[in-house]
Amino acid sequence: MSKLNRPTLERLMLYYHSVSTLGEEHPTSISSGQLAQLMDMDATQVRKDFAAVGLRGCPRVGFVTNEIKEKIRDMLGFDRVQKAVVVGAGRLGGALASYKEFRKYGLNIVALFDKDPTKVGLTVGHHVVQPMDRLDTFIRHQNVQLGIITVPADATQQVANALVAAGVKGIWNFSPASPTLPPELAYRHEHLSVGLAALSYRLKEAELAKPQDDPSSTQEQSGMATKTD
Amino acid sequence: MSKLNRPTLERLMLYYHSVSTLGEEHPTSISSGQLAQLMDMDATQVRKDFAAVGLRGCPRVGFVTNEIKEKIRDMLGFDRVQKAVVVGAGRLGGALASYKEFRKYGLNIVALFDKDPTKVGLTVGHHVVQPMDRLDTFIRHQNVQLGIITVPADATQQVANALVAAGVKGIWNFSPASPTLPPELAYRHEHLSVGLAALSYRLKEAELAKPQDDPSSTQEQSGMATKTD
DNA sequence: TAGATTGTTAATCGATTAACAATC
DNA sequence: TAGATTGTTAATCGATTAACAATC
Repeated sequence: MSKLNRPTLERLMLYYHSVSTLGEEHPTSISSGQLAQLMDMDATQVRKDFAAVGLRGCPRVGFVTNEIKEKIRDMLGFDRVQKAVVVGAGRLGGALASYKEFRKYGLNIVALFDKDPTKVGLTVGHHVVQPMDRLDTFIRHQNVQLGIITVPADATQQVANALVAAGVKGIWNFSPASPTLPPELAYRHEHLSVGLAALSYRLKEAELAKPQDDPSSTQEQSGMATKTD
Repeated sequence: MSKLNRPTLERLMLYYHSVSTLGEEHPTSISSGQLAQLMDMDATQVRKDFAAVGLRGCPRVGFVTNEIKEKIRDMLGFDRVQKAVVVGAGRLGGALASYKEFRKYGLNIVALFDKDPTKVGLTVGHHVVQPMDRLDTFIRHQNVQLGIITVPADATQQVANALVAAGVKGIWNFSPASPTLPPELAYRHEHLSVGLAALSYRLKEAELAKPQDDPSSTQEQSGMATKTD
């Protein structure tokens, strides 16, 4: 049950997701092999990961689905609700602030801030946009743990400073800029454009692979579909 | 200049970003050591990555910044504009459709679709929301390469099917569900909640590490700040 | 019991880091 | 020239996969 590394952590999340959306054919348990097949990965990997978080299976039976969910929920702290504020009431900020999925994982977004006076007072999602000068007091009084940044690049450092000064323990950054932060802070940078780059590269590869420029728009739904992830 | 693996690809994107936002003190060139320090990574890694894409440096000088940018832009295909459509005109769909950053990387979002008749006709970002029954024709006529999915989980498979049938070559999925897809399709699933899980875990760790429950709200801006990423 | 499935050790694979001669 | 920095080979590290005895 030692410290989890990043790949393990990400896979745990995906197991949780897979097991949560399991059909009726797996009412109480699932084998590492079945789960692996479902997620297109190796069965040993599943067993390793489950062992790492202290999940025990039964020979000939597999792992109890409820135990899987419970254990991962516990390891990843989904039950301990984290309060968060979003800074930046643009489209992305609004999208995150009203994204219901996060609730399942213990993230409770309690407020939305913006420095633009024309946005302050507007209701975005279920939140009334608040001015930046309320940020510090709000975070302290409400004991907010996490700051989510969705402002443009040039305001990122300033917002990060304000969040850290107010005492957040973690920052989730959706801006393209990388602020300087104290090292002990939990930090995650969501680089949307990095994902795009990987896709672009694969699209380019695919295009170069077949340079026969066929102008017919014949639709050929070629073969086997596979479950993604 | 062989096939690039995922870590390399992601790092290339980050080099590009770093070099693009370089200050005046690096007018024409930068050494692997300087760049590595800037990004908090190993200098050998930088040289390996640059070698992998065919970038040559000069002893005592380093790498020419314009060459770095040009080469990465070329490798990742930023200059070949990809047309994309967004399906799902919710907040996230709107945010992506109007995210200007993507332009830099060759992504041109040309339309926004939604099945909700009350959304059709509205202007979101610069796009008038179109009904789903126009999707297929639009993609074929405009030769759209990429479909971006921002619909709820239960509509994901259906939307993916429609995109594939219309002939997109890649799918960028922001929905929590994982659709079944033809294996040759370029595919990327952006799991926002996976990132959240990793953050939650680190926050939980940090909290467990110091169980002294100090009620004083003393602000101690402890020590060295470090550049993130 | 027989056989499916676990838990775990060992083998492989790939990616990162160290070392250092080549070079400008 | 001297010395900083490259390019690349070798060593290390860590993660994935294979193998298989233990077990229900």
